[in-house]
Order: sequence, then structure tokens, then C-alpha cells
Amino acid sequence: MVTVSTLQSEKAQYHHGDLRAALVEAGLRALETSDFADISLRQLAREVGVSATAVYRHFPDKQALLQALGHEGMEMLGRAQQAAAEAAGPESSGFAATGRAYVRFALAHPALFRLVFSQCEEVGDAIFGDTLAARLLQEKAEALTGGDPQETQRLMVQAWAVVHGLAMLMMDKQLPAEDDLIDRVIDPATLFKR
Amino acid sequence: MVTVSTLQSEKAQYHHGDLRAALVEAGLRALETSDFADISLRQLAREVGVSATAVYRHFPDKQALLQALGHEGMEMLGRAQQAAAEAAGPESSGFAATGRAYVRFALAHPALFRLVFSQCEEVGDAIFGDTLAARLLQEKAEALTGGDPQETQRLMVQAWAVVHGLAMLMMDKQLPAEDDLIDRVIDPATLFKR
DNA sequence: CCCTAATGTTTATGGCGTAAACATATCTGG
DNA sequence: CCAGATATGTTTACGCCATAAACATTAGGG
Repeated sequence: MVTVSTLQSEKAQYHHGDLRAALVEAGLRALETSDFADISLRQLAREVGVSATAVYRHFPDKQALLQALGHEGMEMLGRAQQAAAEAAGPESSGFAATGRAYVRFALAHPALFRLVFSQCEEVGDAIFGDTLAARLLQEKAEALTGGDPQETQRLMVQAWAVVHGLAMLMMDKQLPAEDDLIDRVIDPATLFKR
Repeated sequence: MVTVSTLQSEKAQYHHGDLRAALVEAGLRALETSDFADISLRQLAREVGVSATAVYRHFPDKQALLQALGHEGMEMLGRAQQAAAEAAGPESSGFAATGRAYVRFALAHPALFRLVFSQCEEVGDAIFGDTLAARLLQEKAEALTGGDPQETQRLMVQAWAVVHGLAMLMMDKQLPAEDDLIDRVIDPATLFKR
């Protein structure tokens, strides 16, 4: 329990050290137990031990803080996808593993997942941009369509929509959040066989 | 412009007539232009011309008002599905028409659509319960699986997930909200051929 | 080494949800 | 027909929130 930038005692210091990072960290922690609609700047400030308005030295407004949290979440999701793709190896079914990782991430961090999609308009680009998961999916789709770009795009959108919809419906308790249902819905043998 | 329960002049009356219905109506109107996180009881009360706390004679709290709005939205969505199913006729492709109607409803009333799924846990039951759309979908799914109930359920969940995910991703600007993309993704010739 | 910019704090404003006490209209039974 | 009782609104009040403005402290570069 030591402050970041100095070796002084733990006595209250006027300057925090790295308030911005501390606020983001506190925000991510809050999102593990609260919906993002219930996050308050004052509460985060309190948790970090700083006055309510100190936040505004690092973020122009609440929206900007939420955006930073969303960006953080987006990178976490991207890393989860990447890790799943790597763990699955380069076989063609690796794509399904990334789909399952997508849904599991949403169920493990629902508030953060929702925040990501309500704050960032480029999640797809970030996740599908130039990642292993993206290459797996595109490879699979192209193999099935013989290279037709229109059809390839359709397959990729369908795949994304299925996992995103499944994640949403499970988070919203429209479907039971059960692993075997996830596995059955994202089974590449049925989802991509045609 | 006449009050509901009396024929008196339009002068301010102590009693409103049907405040509950007026609040729901105002709420639905507000949801056409604002996200549901931004609607306030005080604003709705103002619009209806009543004191801020009058709301509490008809709803225990804000959550209850939102729930009522969600219920209303759920029925609107159900009617849209039913209408689409009827308009498409009983051919097997009628199912696709209900899917397109689902996505178009979401894009036409995004705040209401989101509210429905954040307030009601039984949307699927309400929409898929005993409607024409539900019968079309189940028929189609059973025809493809030869009656296997497990497989039928999987197909139905996949179908719901695709349209729900597509709606969400388009609302969140992750995908362009274009009609021809909707049509291509929900084409029964590709979505259900296997 | 001082002074300037960066970073925090205090104070203030207006909006919000909601509880409590009070006011008025409608309904219901004698 | 009329007196409560009940339903429905209003006023007032409280504590929380986001945010703006003015002020305080500190760190770091000429």
C-alpha cells in the first residue's frame, strides 16, 4: 500500500499520483457489480479518496470517463478473443472457440460488455481488424463461399450476429445462460454447414 | 382536446382523468426521441401538466413506470411480428418476414426495444408463445430437423439470436442499418439451408 | 529559484427520485 | 341527499447527482 510516485508516508497528499488510472481502475471494479447506468463520478471519487470534482481534471465529463472504460473493455474483449483463438490452435474449428469466448466474456462481465457497445462504434473493427480470430473466421467463411466476397461478408455478419444475439439474450435472461446451450448454438458443424 | 371523464371546460382541474394512461403515453412518446436512461419522472409529469409527485399515485417508483412502458413495447413488438407473419402468408418463407419485422421494429424504436429487453424477462414467451410467427418458425425448424426436439430448439435459438444480434449491432452502429444487409442476413435460403 | 502550469479542493447551482404531510374531488352507504 | 372514507393531486423537504467557478497546492522547467 504505497503511493505511486513517491516514497513518502501514506499521509494524505495533495496530489494523487495517477488519478486518471485510479479512476479507470475503480470504474472497472464498479462495473463488476453494478450496471453502468448506476456508476457515479462522486462514488468513484470517494473510492479513490479524492474530492468529487477532481475527476474533471482528467475527464471533461462523465461520458468521457465511460468512454475510457468502454475502450478498456474493448481491449479486454479483444484479448479474450485472441487468447481463445490461440488456445484452439489453427484448426478450422478455432473459430467456434472464439465465438464461445465472446459469449462467455459477455456473461462474465455483463455491465462492461454493455458499456463497450454503448460507447464504442468501432468494436468490430477492433476485434475483427487484424486478429487471429478474424483470420480464422474469414478463412472459414471464404472456404464455404468459394471466395465470393458478398457471400463471405454475409457469413461473417451472420456469425457475429449469432454470438452477439446469444450473449444479449442470455444477459437479459431471455435464454438460460448455460454452457451447453452456448456450445450447441455455436457448433460449427451446424452453424456453418451448408 | 377534451378531458376524458368530464365535459367541463379545459380549465385546470384538480383531477386529471386518466393520469396513468397519460403518463404511459408521454413515456412512449419520449422514447421515440430519447434513450430510456434519459427519461425523468419529473419531465413526464411536466408534459402531462401535473405535479412531480403525482406519478406516485399510479406507480410505486420509476422502475414500475419503466416496466409498464416495457410491457407496452413488448405488445407492440408482438403485434408487428404477427402483422408481418400474416402479410407474408403461410408459405415457408413467412418466417423470414417476421425476422425482418423484428429488426425493423428495433431500428424504428430503438429506445423502446432496449427498454423491453431490460425490463421484461419473458419477451420470448410473449412473442413466440402462441403466435403465427412462432408457428411458422417452429414448422420450418421441425421440417429441417425431422422432428428432433433438441435440434429444433437449437435452430430456433439460432434464428432468434441472429435477428436479435443483427438488431443490436445495427442499433449500436457496429453494422450499417441498411435494408439489403438485413435481407441478405435473414435470407431463409441461406440461414436455414443445411 | 521562482513562476507557471498541472492538479486538487471548496463552494454553488439546478435537476433528479422519492418520502411525508396536506388538499380536493369522487364514491358509497346511511 | 349528504357525510365520511377513499382516491387522487399538491407542497415541501431531503439527499444524491453532474457540473461550473473560484481558490489552493504542488511539481517542474526557464
